[in-house]
Parts: sequence; structure tokens; C-alpha cells
Amino acid sequence: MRLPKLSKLELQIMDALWSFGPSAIREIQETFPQKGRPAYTTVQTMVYRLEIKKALRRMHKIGNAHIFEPLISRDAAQRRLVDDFLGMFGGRMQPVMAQLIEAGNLTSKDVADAEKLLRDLSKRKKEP
Amino acid sequence: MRLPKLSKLELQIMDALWSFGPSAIREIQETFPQKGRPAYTTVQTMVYRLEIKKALRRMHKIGNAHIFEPLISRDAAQRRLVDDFLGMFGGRMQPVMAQLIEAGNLTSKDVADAEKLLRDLSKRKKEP
DNA sequence: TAACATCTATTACCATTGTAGGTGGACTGG
DNA sequence: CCAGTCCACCTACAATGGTAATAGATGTTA
Repeated sequence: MRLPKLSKLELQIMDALWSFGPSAIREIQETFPQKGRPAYTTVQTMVYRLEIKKALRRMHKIGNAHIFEPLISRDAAQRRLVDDFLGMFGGRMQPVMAQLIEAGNLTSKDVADAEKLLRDLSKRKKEP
Repeated sequence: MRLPKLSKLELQIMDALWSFGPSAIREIQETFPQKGRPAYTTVQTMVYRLEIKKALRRMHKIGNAHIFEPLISRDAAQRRLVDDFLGMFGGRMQPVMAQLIEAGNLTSKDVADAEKLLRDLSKRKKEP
């Protein structure tokens, strides 16, 4: 697996690394809201599993604590996430968009941004 | 759980019911592409689990085969799916859209449709 | 009606995810 | 130097999802 599948909790852990840079387990744990924060060893277990999946690695030590750094980019992980999500809809975009809009998750600004991005992309293709 | 979480395979099974109406297990199984089609009993197991989750129910019998009908609408299930998905992105739409577009999953027609839908929705709100 | 096909119901097993306890080693403040 | 704290490492366990075999009931047909 070049791009391992990451669960929600795994994503949140990676997010800590992406947002705050290489961190110790304690630091990762503390990025969770106090309310409902997982136990230290829970985070530890997930970090170890992410290590096996090669999503992160031990960088160095500070005191006796390991510092971990991400091996997967946020972008790559999100790409994977989007792909799986579309797979759930049989790859058909239409219902996805409709759902996003009707749920009010998509504003006209989002759509405008999307349009601009699309234009830029097609321009880039034509004039490299 | 009013809206149980459905996995990919569960979704595919529900999809058979949504698309073709109340069906027997054999019929559901046969909606899967021959290549990689799950065993009859695999589908059966998932259908039973969906029954426990109250996502579908036995309607009547034909011969000795049960006919199942959906209890959850495609729309409701998709809403749930989209919500979970957005949760993975911390609810921020922007990276989602960017990802969709850059992956080429989103065409200009999709965006145009989205625009129209947005317009219609806001009109409906103003002039009921 | 006897053989055959089909379906139901039950049971099992493995992988993944989330959860965390326990034990022992390493560091630090006094 | 030694007590307390922090951390690493190992182990465990339950829920969920995917996979399916087996056994027994029921229906179909020659």
C-alpha cells in the first residue's frame, strides 16, 4: 500500500503532526479536546500502528520520549479519502454535489472558488 | 441510531433495493458484477445485519424466499455519508472541493449544475 | 414421490479499529 | 541517591465488517 487507508482517529493523529510538526505522543494526545480525549496509551497504540503502516516514523528522542514525524502528506491522505468517499457513491459526482448543496455545506463562494480553480486548471493544460 | 452508519458493502446492498425495489437475496447478489461478486451467504449475512440495524426489513415471501425492502431512503443514507466525510475534514469544505477538482472528479458541468441548484434553492427560500 | 435445487438459519474466523491496563525502564527534582 | 513522574512496550479485549461453510427446511420437477 503506497497510500494506507487511515481511519478517523488515525487521521486526527496525523493532523496533529501536519499542523504542529514533529511531536511526542503526549503532545499529540493533548491536541484532542479535553472532553472525550483518548487515553495516552490509546494514542500511543494508534501511533505505533501508523508507524507499521509507514504513515509516520520516529525521528529522534528528547529525554526518553520519541518524536514522530509524518511520512505521508496531508494532501495525499486527503486524496485517498476523497477516492474512497466517491467509491461509496459509485463514483458518480452528481448525487454528492447535490447532497453537499442541499445540506447547506456548500456556499456560493465555494462554488465560485471551484469555478475559478477549474478555469485555471484547464488554462494550465492548454498553455503549459 | 436513527440513521445507522453503513459500510461500503452495506451501501451496495441498499443500493440494489433503492434501484430495483424490494428484492430477494439472490437478486441482490446478482446486482454485483460477476467479477468479484461476493458469495450468496456473504450477501445474506450483510442483509441480516442490515435488518438488525433496521435499514431494511422482510416484506413478504415468494416461494420460500424472503423479499426485503429498504427502511432508509437513499437520501438519508447519503446525507449521513456526507456528514461523516466532512467530519474527516474537520467540516471544512474548501480542501474537499479543491481535492475533488484537482483529482478531476469534478467537471465544469458538475459545477454548473451546482450553481443552478444553489440559485434555485435560494429562490425557493425567498419566494415560497 | 424421489432427486435436485434453493433458501434459511446458524456458526465461525480473521482483520481492523478503538480502547486501555500493567510492568518495568529512564529521567528529574530535591 | 531515591522517590515520583513520565514514557515505552506488551498484552488484551470488544465491536464491526467481510468472508463464507454447513446443516437443515422447503419448494420444484421429472
